[in-house]
Amino acid sequence: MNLHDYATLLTDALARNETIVLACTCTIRYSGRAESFLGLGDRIVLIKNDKAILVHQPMGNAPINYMKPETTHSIVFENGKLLLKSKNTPMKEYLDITIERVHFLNSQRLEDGQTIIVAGTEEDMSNMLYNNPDLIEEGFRPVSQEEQTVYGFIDVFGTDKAGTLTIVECKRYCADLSAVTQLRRYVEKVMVSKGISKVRGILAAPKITENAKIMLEDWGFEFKSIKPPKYLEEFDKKQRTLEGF
Amino acid sequence: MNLHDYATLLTDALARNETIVLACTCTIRYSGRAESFLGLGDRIVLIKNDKAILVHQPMGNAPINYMKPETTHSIVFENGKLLLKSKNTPMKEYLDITIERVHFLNSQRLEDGQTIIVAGTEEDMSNMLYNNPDLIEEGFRPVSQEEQTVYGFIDVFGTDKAGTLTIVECKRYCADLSAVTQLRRYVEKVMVSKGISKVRGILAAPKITENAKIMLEDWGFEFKSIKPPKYLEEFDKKQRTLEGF
DNA sequence: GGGGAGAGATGCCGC
DNA sequence: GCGGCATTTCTCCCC
Repeated sequence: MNLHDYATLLTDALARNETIVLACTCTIRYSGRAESFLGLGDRIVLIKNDKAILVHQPMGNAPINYMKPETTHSIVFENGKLLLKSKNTPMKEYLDITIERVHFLNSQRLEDGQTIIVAGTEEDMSNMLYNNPDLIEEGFRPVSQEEQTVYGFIDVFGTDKAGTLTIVECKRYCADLSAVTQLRRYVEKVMVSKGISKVRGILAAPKITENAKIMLEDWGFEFKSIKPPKYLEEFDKKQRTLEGF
Repeated sequence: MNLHDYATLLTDALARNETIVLACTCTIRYSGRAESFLGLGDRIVLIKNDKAILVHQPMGNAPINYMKPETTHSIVFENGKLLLKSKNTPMKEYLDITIERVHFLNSQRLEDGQTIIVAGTEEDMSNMLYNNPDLIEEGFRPVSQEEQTVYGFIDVFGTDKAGTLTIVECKRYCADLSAVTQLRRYVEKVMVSKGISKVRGILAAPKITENAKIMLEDWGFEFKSIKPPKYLEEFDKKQRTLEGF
């Protein structure tokens, strides 16, 4: 099969909105939000039902080039090479793949209506704290979640045992400097908008970097070590325990 | 070809460190930094030379599940189904793909030693400002790039016409609230460490959000509209112009 | 569509 | 490995 035949196959597959997988030797040029060029090498090109395109090198996690869904693709045979020209006009983005050799091509209709279920997110953590406020400290009473301010959204907002307004910012990972500045922004905003001088700030995360800890304490805020809940993990443990009997 | 045959092909391909592309109907369970479950549907599974694994649904930009390079994969035939078990022990991550049907499978040795060249990054922007300080303002004299502080790295650091210390933070995209807090952090740090009360802060970006603008001005900082350079684009324009003659 | 913030963010570089 | 930070970040949600 020559490049000309592949051009026909690709054009037909695109017309039928099939999922296309192509392994080829190519060079790639991208122009849009940035500019990039990638010299000759072997890559996997994936064009999805929704016309999203991804290019993967044989190593590494992330795609080396890509374009969003709703991109238009056209196939041109030029100077003995196959040109896959992808264009996203609204975003002013262009991707040109110059294909010298096709290693394999597969296209077919794939169906998948499933949506992934994820547990252990920051939102799960925020819910857990809202429903189990003692995890923050005894006497903490949450008032609202996702409280909106001009300077941002507050994860959990409430009062402590003494009635002092308290802002809790959750991070599912190790809290860093930007987590502290985020909390600081919320606390300052609430102090100004409510006209009060005493507002507590608590950063809830599994751990915190050393510099973030220093900055947190400089600002009179507190750190509370809390892990995000992993519901599916808990579910699995129960399942396994039950299976054991 | 039945699932048993595919099991053999997959095992062999893994042993040979080939790049594997598999289209299949499957369910997926992930456990690691979080937990996830994805019900039965058609997906593309990609296992790379370096043992990174990516799972793509037929639509959407991002992989629905993935694991980093250096993951170990094993194939098990169980209850009439094919189980692809991926494990990253150091990271305590697990991915189980239960395959009910294989639509196609391809594996082969792909070679690619190329590294992508990208232009238009924040670093390019920082370099441009360092080499063309008048873009910031007349009389600005840069002293260093990537100046290190305990609270972070300063993009461009210098003095203005009046000799006042000036910190420039670059953003290649629309500057937001966190860009302002980042600049604020640097300015405060420099004021404390150098023991001076007057330090200018300039945010250089193509544009800025309305709230970020307000916060910036509240803090006495300035915004300078500057676009990141796209060298390849410029190169292309020259090429095209030359070709025109 | 803009703005704000999370993500299983990822990846890079520096210490 | 940790830390700080950019990313063609992407994606979601809300106004």
